[in-house]
Amino acid sequence: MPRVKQRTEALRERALTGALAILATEGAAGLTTRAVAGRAGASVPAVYEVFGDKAGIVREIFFAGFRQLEDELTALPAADDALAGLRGLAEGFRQFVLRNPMLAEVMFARPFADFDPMPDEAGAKVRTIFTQHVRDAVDARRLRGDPADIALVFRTLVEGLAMAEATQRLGGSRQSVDRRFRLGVNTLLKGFARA
Amino acid sequence: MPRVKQRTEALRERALTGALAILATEGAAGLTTRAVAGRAGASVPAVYEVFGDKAGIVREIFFAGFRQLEDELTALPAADDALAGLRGLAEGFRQFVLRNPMLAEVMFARPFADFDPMPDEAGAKVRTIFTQHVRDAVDARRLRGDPADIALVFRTLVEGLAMAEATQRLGGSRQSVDRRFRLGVNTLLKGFARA
DNA sequence: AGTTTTACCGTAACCTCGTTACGTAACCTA
DNA sequence: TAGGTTACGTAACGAGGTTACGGTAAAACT
Repeated sequence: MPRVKQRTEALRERALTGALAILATEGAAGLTTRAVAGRAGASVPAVYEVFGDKAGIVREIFFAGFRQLEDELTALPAADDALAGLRGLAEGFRQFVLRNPMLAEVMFARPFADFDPMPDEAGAKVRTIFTQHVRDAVDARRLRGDPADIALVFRTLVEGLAMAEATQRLGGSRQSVDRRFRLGVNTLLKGFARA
Repeated sequence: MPRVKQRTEALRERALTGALAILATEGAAGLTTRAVAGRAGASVPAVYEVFGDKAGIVREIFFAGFRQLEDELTALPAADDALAGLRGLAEGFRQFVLRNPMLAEVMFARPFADFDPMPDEAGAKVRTIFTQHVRDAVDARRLRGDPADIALVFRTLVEGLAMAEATQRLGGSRQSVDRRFRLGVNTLLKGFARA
């Protein structure tokens, strides 16, 4: 048998960690295959063997981002009120985007021309979390309508507002941004509220 | 005096038209400086002289897109009811995105790592259109609140829903997509409605 | 008309990055 | 210790953004 393999799952994980660090510090433009390889102490072909191609790296970043988001949203303190729970969900989503702007850009904008996550498998669990919270609110008779529809609209608004805030498009002062974010969330929930 | 200039404003316009065509047919990946030059019957340095760099091309596409969107939203038939006007605005925005998916991607996602339109000058007029419609609704006592805030939230939701629809993330059947889009718009307006 | 000047133009190159062919070397076995 | 098998990294290729540079057309002057 030949020499021992170095292009293993361990390298894959190390390279992914490095790729996330590069993305956070250098931005999408700095995320090159050579940079990922160098940071992982590996050769470029090694990175290609573990990830397939560059889109594979982006895909893993994408999945890692949704796993982290899912963890953070799951770890949110439970609210006694279903509507408060939805507001907390929105705020948790917002904080994730603000703390990980580059990662959020990869997840919710598409800075890389290749790689569309058509079968939106990555975000499925996050979507489930939103739907479950909405379902709770519907069951508690605080909201009215189809939970899947409501959750989709709610998540779309929250994502849009959070991304707008992260890219400085939501206003100037901290207070006006806060106000607008909460206004959007509260108003939509009010519209969905049971008469 | 030397020979007559060819790298003029006329070339700039011709190249921009070609760039928009390339974007619409080949997508963001096909939009290379060489392709733009070739389509305009010009050399690559000629394109650089008129646009500065590739970000300059993207920037012009960006502006052209917002001009077109502005024109379409301005040309929308006037509604007798202020709320119907806002619904029509949302539908007009939606149709623009559906008819120009690649252009919308450049305008509202960020497929190009360089070039952030930080001073969102391009979208200023579109934003004004939204704000004016909201102001009309507030003046007509159909909505309550600060028009700028309402318009920002409203546009964020409409943009998010339209982009989600364009990227097949809003559902499967035409009917469910239609239903969700209208649900989102109507519910938010309901939330903003005067008691 | 011929020459000179001027500045405009496109060819061809440079650099980075995604991607991969290929020669080299490590490890096991006999 | 020789051979075979296979993993590894160097170095190259092609595409795309960007630009140096020399050729050349047109005006101006004699």
